[in-house]
This record gives sequence, structure tokens and C-alpha cells, in this order.
Amino acid sequence: MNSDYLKQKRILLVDDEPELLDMVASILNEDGFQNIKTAKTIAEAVAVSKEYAPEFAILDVMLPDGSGFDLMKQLKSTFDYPVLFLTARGEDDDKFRGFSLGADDYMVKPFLPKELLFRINAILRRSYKDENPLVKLPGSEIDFDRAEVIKNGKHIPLTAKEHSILAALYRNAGRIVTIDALCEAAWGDNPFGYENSLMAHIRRIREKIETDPSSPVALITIKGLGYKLIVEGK
Amino acid sequence: MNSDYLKQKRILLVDDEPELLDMVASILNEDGFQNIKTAKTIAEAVAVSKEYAPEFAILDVMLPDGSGFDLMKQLKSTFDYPVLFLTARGEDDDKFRGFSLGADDYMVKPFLPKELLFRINAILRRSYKDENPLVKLPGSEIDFDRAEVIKNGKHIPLTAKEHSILAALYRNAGRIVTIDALCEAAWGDNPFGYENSLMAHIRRIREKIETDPSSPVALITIKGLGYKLIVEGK
DNA sequence: TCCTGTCCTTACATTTACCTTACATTTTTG
DNA sequence: CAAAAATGTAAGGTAAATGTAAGGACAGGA
Repeated sequence: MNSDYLKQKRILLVDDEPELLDMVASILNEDGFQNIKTAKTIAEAVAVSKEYAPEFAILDVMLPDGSGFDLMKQLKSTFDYPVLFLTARGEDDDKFRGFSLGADDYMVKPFLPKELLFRINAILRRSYKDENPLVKLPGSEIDFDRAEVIKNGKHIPLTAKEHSILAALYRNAGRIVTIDALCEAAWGDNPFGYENSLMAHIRRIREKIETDPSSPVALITIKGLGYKLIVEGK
Repeated sequence: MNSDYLKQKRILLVDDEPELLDMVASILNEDGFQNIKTAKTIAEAVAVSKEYAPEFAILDVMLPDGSGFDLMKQLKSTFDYPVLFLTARGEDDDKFRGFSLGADDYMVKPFLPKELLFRINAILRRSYKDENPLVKLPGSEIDFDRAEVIKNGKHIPLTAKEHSILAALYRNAGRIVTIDALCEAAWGDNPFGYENSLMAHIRRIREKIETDPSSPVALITIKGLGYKLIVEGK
């Protein structure tokens, strides 16, 4: 279900309630999304769009300076990215029925975080599914969509945990990722007490991606700090 | 993909919401389709059909004077062309079970324009190409038009659910498809809570396409991530 | 040299996700 | 309406994935 290059997509989040902004942003964050910008008004959203060039937008229907639909029209005429609407139950139902069709999806507040993530991931997957970049490491390549490593022409499958650990490393390619951060990416809430387990996974990952797992060159240890994934061009 | 003789096909579009008619029509237009007629009711649709002789229809499931299925039955008894259904999320889809076979397909509103085009083009290609391409798997072949599997020269029919699950896998051939995504493809609206049922279907599909269903080679499990369909050349 | 701490490596135990089956229920068909 | 087919449900079984733990290697410091 989780984590790959789609998590890198630039997301624009527009709502006038700060609490909701915070909530959605943190839901997205926990699922691994990196690039989130927020706005409280249409004016702000347009400004942000211009310099940020989002690849996906979550818009509230009711905004202080107009409706989310107006905003979508403005944006779509210039940019082209998928949109998900948030609407409160009973809010402007009639208007919504008609216009909802221009949206790529919508959710009625209040919603379950799980469902929000499900819909967002579904939209992104469908919108950007043709791109399937192979990640090039020294000595092998990773195909996140297929959850496999290609080494010397051999296709080696990745397990779920390996996949999510590698994804977390890839999101920070070239930078050091702490043990704690990796545990959190792999085990989510209560990521404590898995340090040893993480090590076992690191070993297994190295067996798959490294030519010589005991002298790693792609997934290297920075003693006392964490691990680092070496990706071509990062 | 563009400037095809398929773009000349006469298309009938039936929905009671003018907004949706406009939107779909303009999506189709932009993709190069020339001959589009619209109708708002079953009565209208039947009338248009008689003199226009459509070669493809997009029907809303809910219409003011009856269901899209009734319309399809009426039309199919006289004419024979492929149909794509549109259904709204949350719309009573009891009636929905047990179809989506053959050239037909359906989409849940709201949908991505891109995906609508993708499916329409796929249906047209399948329906109006002289040969219908068999999808080659290791050990068997799938004929989506006829909804059957050919294994060792034997023709084994597919049920509706099996067909739509296989179609979803085929659309992402070679890539991992999550349980959630498969549930959405098979049950559309409210795809939660069918995980177990999905498993039973997977088993039945394997019985049809695999030589040894207990050691699958075509529809393989990636534990914790989803399923993957292996198609020759993908 | 020994000690200390960090990480590696391995073998093994445990768990979880999935398989498999039989059966219940619903839907379609004649 | 009855029979057949399709679909959904549930429970016990299993193997692959994951977690655990113990011994080893290695570096740095005293």
C-alpha cells in the first residue's frame, strides 16, 4: 500500500480552518508525503501555485473568498493536476452535485484518515502511473512499483518491510537517516524496541542490493548516526 | 493512439445531469472524437438510437425514467454495440452485481478524465479490431471480450467478478496492485470489508488460469503489498 | 593489551498474512 | 418458483516474513 516516488509529489492543501489544515497535513506526513504547502484563501492558493507548481491539490469547497470550484477552474486553466475536494455534510449539496464531476474525487467531512489516504493514493497512482522510474544504485536498481531489485539482470523480490525501509531511505537519498526515523517509517506508531529488528532487515536488504553485502557501497552505515542510501544523481 | 478511425465512431452519451454531459462530451472532443450524440432520458436515448445507430454508448446507471440496465437490454435486443456504465459513488449498486462482462465496463463517479479516455479507447479497440488480442500469461491466455480463459485448448468461462478483478490486474500488468485497489475495482463503491471475499476470488481465478493453483506463476502474491499479474511482454 | 560500545551476522522462534476449504447466501436463469 | 450459478463468509492450517537473541568483529580509548 505504501511509499514510493508518489510520496515526493508536491501537494497543495487549501482550507480556512487551521485545525483541519494541521490534521490533514499530519496525516499526509505520517504516510510519508514530503512536499506539502498550505493556503487559507483562494488568493493565497493562487500565489502558492504559481511558484510551487503543485502536482496534486486538496481543496475545501467553502473558502472565505469564494468556492473551491472557482479556484479549481482558475488553476486548471493554467496548470493541470488532479484535485480532491473536501466538503461538509449538507453543504451546498445542489451546487456540489453538478460540479463534483469536474473533480477527480471528493470526501465528505468528517472522514476517516484511512479513507483519505486511500483516496489520495488512488488518485496519485492513477494519475501518474505511467511513470515508473528505476532507482539506480551502485551495483543494482530498485523498482518500487514491482517491489523488486534488479542485480546483474536478476530480479529479486522485496518484502513489505524491506520495501518500506528502502522507500524511507530513498526519500532521503544521499542524506543520513537515523535509526529512529527508519523505525518510525517501518513501524509507525510506537517505533521503539525494533532497533535490532531493523538491523536484521538492513542485512537482508544488503543481501539483495549489494554485490558484497559485508562491504556495502549502496546502503552504508554512518556509525553513531544512521544509514545512508547512495542513489545515482542525488 | 490518435487520429484513428476509432475516433470516427458514433457515440451515444446518456445522463440526466447536463453538467456531466457537457464535461464528458468535451473530454471526448479534446481526445479527437467527432460524432457524439447525447440524451437525458431512456426515451430520448431510444429515439436517438434508431436514427443515429451508435457504435458505442456511455450510460448513466440512474436515469429519470428507469435504469441504464433496462436501456441496455432494450438497445441490445435490436442493436449490438459495447456499453460503458457510469455510476455514482454511494448510489444503490445492488443492481450492479453480475455484469461488466464482455466488451462492457463501468466507472464510478467521480473519475479521472484520463482514465475515462483510457477505458473508452480500450473498449473501442477491443470491439472494433478484427482480431481480438489474447492476453498471454505463463500457462494460459485470457480473452477479455469473451470473458474466458484458454488453458490447454480448453475454454473456461470467467464470472463477472473474476473478469473485473483480472481486468484491474491487467491494467497494471507487471506492477503490484494493492488489495485496496483491487477491492475498489471489483466493488467500486465502499470497497472496504471485502478482503476475504477477494481472496476467495483470487483462488478461483487461479484455478482457471494456473496450471498448479497452489504454486501460482501468473497471478502471484507479494505478501503485505498485494498481487501482481505476469503478462508476456510487460 | 584489555575494555567498551556499536554494529554485524547467524540461527532460530514467533507471528502474521495469506491459503484453502466447505458451506451459507444471494442472484440469475429457465 | 425451482435449480443452478455466482458470490460471500468463516475457520483452521501453513509457510513466508518478521522478530529475537547470542556470539563475533572491529574501532577507539585508557
